Amino acid sequence: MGITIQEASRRSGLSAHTLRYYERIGLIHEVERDPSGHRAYTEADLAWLDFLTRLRSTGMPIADMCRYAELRRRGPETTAERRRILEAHRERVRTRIARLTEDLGILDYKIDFYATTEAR
Amino acid sequence: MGITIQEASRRSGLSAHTLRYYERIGLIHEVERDPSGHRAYTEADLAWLDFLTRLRSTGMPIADMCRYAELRRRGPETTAERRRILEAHRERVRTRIARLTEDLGILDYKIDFYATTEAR
DNA sequence: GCTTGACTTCGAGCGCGCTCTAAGCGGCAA
DNA sequence: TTGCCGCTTAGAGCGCGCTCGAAGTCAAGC
Repeated sequence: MGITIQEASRRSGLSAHTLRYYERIGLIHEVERDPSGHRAYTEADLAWLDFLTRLRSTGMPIADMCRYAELRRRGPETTAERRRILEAHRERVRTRIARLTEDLGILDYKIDFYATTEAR
Repeated sequence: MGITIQEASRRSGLSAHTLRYYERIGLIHEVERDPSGHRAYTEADLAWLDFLTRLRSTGMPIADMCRYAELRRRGPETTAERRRILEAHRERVRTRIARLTEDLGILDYKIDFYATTEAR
């Protein structure tokens, strides 16, 4: 028996609404149904959802994720392109981390300044 | 003589529209005007805008930035509270970087996997 | 004097990523 | 049987952060 949408929601951290939305826009294939028409997720679905949430949390736009998902559905002959997409994305994430780290330094500086100002 | 909005835009990386918007919502005080009513920014304004863009790029919501800006206008007796806001924000940024770094590892793993799959 | 162009205000509009609603169905417990 | 709950669909609505548009003013150049 499959995993209910509530359980999938709990384990993925995505709301049931969002899970249906992701399916509607093709981020995830059409999920299996139980006899009464309710969605029945598999462990593989959850693994894919987990990967999707990582792409999202690293700032990949939904449209790009859709493109990636579409390539994945097309099968193994698209692995090179998928790899290129991930490589480009990785580069953006690295840039992002670098920028955040720099800004963190500014925050440290500012906080120190306040601390010493207060101490005076 | 002051800095025009176009020049402020170029130097801050924010559009002229966004500069006016930031002023409208109180992120920046009412900017000085030249005799014909055009905005004339100062170097201090630009420094503040630069700090604002760092708060934004590190993910602080506009509403929180407004609160911070308001405290700043209220003067030196609000430094302790401003420091606390920045400290809390710094913590979120650190968490953010940690999460991004973790996700970067997943990307590396996935890319390696594609690379070895293609090589076979 | 007239055009041009950059500025002004302020409200409307937009793109993204959800998030919710309305209306309906299926299954179970009392 | 009735009530209830959670699921279903498709489309509408929302919050955020801009972004744009319309209508008007002003200064400079021809």
